[in-house]
Amino acid sequence: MNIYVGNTPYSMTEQALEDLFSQYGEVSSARMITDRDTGRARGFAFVEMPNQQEAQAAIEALNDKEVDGRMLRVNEARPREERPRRF
DNA sequence: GTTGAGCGTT
Repeated sequence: MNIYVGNTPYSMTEQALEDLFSQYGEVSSARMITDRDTGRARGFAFVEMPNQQEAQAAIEALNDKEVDGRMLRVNEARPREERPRRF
């Protein structure tokens, strides 16, 4: 299952993310999203968990979790959207 | 600071 993690503190790393989620189940990948052009953090991330019930448990456990003063937004991710090409 | 990319084409 794909999981979206929004409102992540800029201080959060992929490793921290994976570590967090793996407490609730198997994590197949964890990715912090950075701006493709600037390389800066965008303030959100995605985590993939192969086991759906573990994923649900992680979502419930980590949604609205306060990290570094910010309340994480955790829910099932939407599929990636096609974006307009750059000129 | 809230939904990822590629693209030297998908």
